[in-house]
Amino acid sequence: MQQRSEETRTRIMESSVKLFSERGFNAASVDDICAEAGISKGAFYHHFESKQGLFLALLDGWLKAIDNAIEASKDMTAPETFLQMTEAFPYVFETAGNHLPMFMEFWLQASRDKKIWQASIAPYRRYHKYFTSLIKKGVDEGSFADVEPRIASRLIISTAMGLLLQSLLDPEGAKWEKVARESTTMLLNSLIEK
Amino acid sequence: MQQRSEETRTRIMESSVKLFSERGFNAASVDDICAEAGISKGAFYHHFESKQGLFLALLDGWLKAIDNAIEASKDMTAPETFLQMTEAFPYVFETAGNHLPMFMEFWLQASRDKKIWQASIAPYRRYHKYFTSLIKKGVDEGSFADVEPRIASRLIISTAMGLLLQSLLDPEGAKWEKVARESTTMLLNSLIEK
DNA sequence: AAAAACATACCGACTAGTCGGTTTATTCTT
DNA sequence: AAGAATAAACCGACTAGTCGGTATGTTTTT
Repeated sequence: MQQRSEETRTRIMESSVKLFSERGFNAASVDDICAEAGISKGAFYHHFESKQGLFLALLDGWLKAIDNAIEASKDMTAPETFLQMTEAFPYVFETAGNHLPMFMEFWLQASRDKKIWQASIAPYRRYHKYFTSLIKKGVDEGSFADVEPRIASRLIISTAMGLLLQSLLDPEGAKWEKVARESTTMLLNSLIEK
Repeated sequence: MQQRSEETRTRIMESSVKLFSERGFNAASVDDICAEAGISKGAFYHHFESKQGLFLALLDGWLKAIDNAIEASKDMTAPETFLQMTEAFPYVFETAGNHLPMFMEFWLQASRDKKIWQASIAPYRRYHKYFTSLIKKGVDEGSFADVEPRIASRLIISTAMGLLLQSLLDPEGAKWEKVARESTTMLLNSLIEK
């Protein structure tokens, strides 16, 4: 049966997500991950060729999840899509918030490691394109003011990233959900045609 | 003579900034830093109690530089201050850009290490307060629309951080200076009273 | 029985930090 | 001013431990 094999693989991935989030990519050792997963090092290296390979596998899963979410919002109008995103904030701040340190470490690796960079830059550019076309759609629909879509796209991504980052550094410093919601409102106000 | 002592200390700090930026805090070993600075390990630990202590010393210097910049813009009006910031973009993207990976790693350390967190959270909150009062001043002056200063402050900081981050991940992906300038314009447009 | 899945023991490279001792500069004594 | 005493700065071999990864042996599945 390959039931067990799959379960082992899953447990390695789940344990690594937990430990990467808690301690970071470097600080979470392979031994730690194995212990957390309750498996041996042999099993680990049977399923993944390296620690970095494991991370790349994790990344792949997250990207697919995002792609699915994007796919699901394909038929909405531009403002509807943004509104839906706003509603996802609580979930994002809870879930992504915990994983953010891991993403940041990954980000750093990406800026220095060719292999990881290539694995992350392509989807990043894809998302930028997606936002750009979303805004362009909004402009064409007449629901958005005549802004430069590529710039506005960067601005929106920046805001999201920056808010997440601030919430990571100072979780108790503000009601981040509320800040995110109102920031989005401000941003949309500057976007929406009046 | 304490001439030599001071020079040694300076060289350790400069070398560490270089290596922390290039390789990251963890990957840049104390041995590496010593080699780069052309000094011995003994000298290193004579000047700094630990690798983390060195980092804290670096942080201290940066914060003082920022405080000075803030102090220097004390007598300007709110829009003037923002305008001045916009003009500083090329410098920021060039200088801070090189050091950004290091700042990010620092950020990560801060989110996990109590000592570093305490050293960074206070100034961070101070800067947030500064921006908040700056915007409040703008609102009171009548040059800004009636926005919530605390929210707008977070929004502005978010944008700056997010843009810097994106430029780090994808340096060739856009003319970041231009994006930053136009994003600021968009942001200010949503801020300025019409 | 063959192959896949897993466990255990091990390796070499590397790390932050220490410590006994040396060099260099300053102060005190004569 | 010369030399002795002291202090600060510095050196680099060394410790004790960690890490990613591998080699080899055992169990489970097909």
